[in-house]
Amino acid sequence: MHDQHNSSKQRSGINASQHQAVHYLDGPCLVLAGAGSGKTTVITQKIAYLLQTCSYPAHKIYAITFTNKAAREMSERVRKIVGPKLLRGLNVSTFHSLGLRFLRIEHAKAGLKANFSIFDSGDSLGILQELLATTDKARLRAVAQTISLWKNALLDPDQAAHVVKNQDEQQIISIYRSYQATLRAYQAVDFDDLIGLPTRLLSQQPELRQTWQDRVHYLLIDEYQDTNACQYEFIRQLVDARAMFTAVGDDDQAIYAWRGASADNLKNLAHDYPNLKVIKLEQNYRSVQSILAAANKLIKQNPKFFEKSLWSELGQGAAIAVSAMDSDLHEAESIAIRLAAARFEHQAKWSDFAILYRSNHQARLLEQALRNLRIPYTVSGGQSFFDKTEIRDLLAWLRVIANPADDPAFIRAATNPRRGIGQSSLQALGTAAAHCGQSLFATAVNADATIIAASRARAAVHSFTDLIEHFQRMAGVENSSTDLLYVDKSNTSQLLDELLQAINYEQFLYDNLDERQAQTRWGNALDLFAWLKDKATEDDLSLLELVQRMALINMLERQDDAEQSSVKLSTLHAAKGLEFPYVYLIGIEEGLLPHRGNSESIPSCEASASLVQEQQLQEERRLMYVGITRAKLALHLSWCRKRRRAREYVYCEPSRFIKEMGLEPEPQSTDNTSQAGATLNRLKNLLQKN
DNA sequence: CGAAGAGTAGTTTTT
DNA sequence: CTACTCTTCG
Repeated sequence: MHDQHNSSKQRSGINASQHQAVHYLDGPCLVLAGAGSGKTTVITQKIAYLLQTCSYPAHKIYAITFTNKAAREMSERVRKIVGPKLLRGLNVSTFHSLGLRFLRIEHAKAGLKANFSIFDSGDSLGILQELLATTDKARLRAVAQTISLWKNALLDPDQAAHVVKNQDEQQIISIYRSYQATLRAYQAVDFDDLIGLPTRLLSQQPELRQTWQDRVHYLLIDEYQDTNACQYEFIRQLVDARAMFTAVGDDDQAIYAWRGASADNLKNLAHDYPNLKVIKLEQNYRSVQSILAAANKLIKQNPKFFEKSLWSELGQGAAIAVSAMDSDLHEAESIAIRLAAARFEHQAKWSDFAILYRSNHQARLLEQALRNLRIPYTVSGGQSFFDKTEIRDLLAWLRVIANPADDPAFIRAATNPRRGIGQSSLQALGTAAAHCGQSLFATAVNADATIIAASRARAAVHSFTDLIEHFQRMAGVENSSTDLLYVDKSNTSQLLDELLQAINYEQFLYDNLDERQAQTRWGNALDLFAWLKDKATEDDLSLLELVQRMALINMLERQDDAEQSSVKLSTLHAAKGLEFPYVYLIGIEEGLLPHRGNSESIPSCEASASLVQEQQLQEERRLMYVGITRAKLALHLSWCRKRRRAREYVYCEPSRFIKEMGLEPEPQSTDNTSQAGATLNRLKNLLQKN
């Protein structure tokens, strides 16, 4: 109906199924897109189609991705098709940023002031540490995860109380309650609330739902298999009965069950929308057949709801190489050398190569080995920019200026850099604040000798609050008990400069750390502030908007220039959606790649425990599948006979996945390897001379 | 209050 | 091995 006058305009690179997915607008649409089958093409082409041919206004189209990077790439690709004019106003964002935008508009309905803070996982852990009165990190993380899973299942503490399985969870319920109360007292939300609160509001308030449904005329969702119950409901509330949406996903690439995602949402979609149109994309445009065949064999071991078989026209390709290594150290060195040799042999770029692994700490040895050979690399995944101490320190200052009720930010800012405020002062403030139900900041401003006896400490506290108040005035904060008003957006940039001066952070770093560390940290700090100032002037943002946005943005985005010519090191999770001509998949061992979780099986139900184990194994298999399907031309697998764990060597066995792919864990002939070893050594010498 | 030192525990994946 | 914590001393 829509496409009759447009077929001539179609670009040649789109196949029949893709064409169908792009043009289907008669109702809800689910695209089951196998790895490398061009799912991003479908989404971007569909947005372009809506804009160009169907004359949808850009601001009524919403596209949701899981990462900021994916969002940026998507709008970039759309821009290339339709140009900047039609793109203006298009909403491409992550679930979390969309939730944030929602809350910035509807904060009052959620019982929040405009200046609410966003807590990252570190802040949440800190609160739990207080509530549980323990420093046991494993315990804290377990509790945090349990609460997070409840939130992602849209269960408030009362509802969660109905589903608790044991006494331990019973205790966590009460922690959950206090945790929520604490967040509210701090005027803060955590990552989960960013989606949970909007979803609750939408389902409880019909007129609000109407308002938002009028805004969202067409919705597109990427990586649909990774949505959790809460996100599913959020989408449902936004699209309602009109159901104009396209979801794109692949159940074989569902790798986020551990954070509440459920590929069942693919099935649920068919149930909730009986007129759902399901379109499969089965032609793979990425990998040669040797790689695809192995991937298909592996994933066939998993039960599936939607049968799907990938094929490609890209030729057989080289056989997949499997290497057994003596140790993890040997593996890292060997991979680095092989990689350098392969680059030489194929006259390829460094950026054509990726080394993928299950867990972050595996990157350490690799980095060392690559550095030794002067091979440029970038690490993705791993520690996020915002987990770095220096960044958290500085953001704490901005947070406490924007939201004085943010106690964790207050504590962090007050003690970093050191300024004469220590444990005992904070303790005194804490008890006083708890006593009269005020924030630490409010208590500190009014602190007299009855609260803090030592006059030196009291002076330190007041000089700190004076400083904060100075910047609050500068930011245009009208500090009253009602909503804070942020009038002044013009001098955000100046404020940032002055702040950095006033707290003397550079000095602090060089005083406390060795030269090298201080240098990198100060570099990070400058990067952060340069970025902040950029954003502030470019988008005309107030300090508040800036701070809230920061919590969600990953700074590693703007490293494109460095990535142009470097080998990519990445966890399997972070590699999803990427592709490389040459891929090294390392550490393919029992216990590491099918990762053995510390299965704290509850003795009461053995049957369900083994069911859980089976599901975990299937997820690991999908993870392996994701890794394999990143490779276009060649794939190299390796595993280690022994691996250093803590301070002892642990003996390892090759992963069952290798056999499931129809490959031999041990290389066939030994003389072959020793010969290769000699060649590699020569190459190594050559490389080190360069 | 905070710096320097000794000791100890730790390893899944992330918005 | 290292990153972080707790202790002790100035």
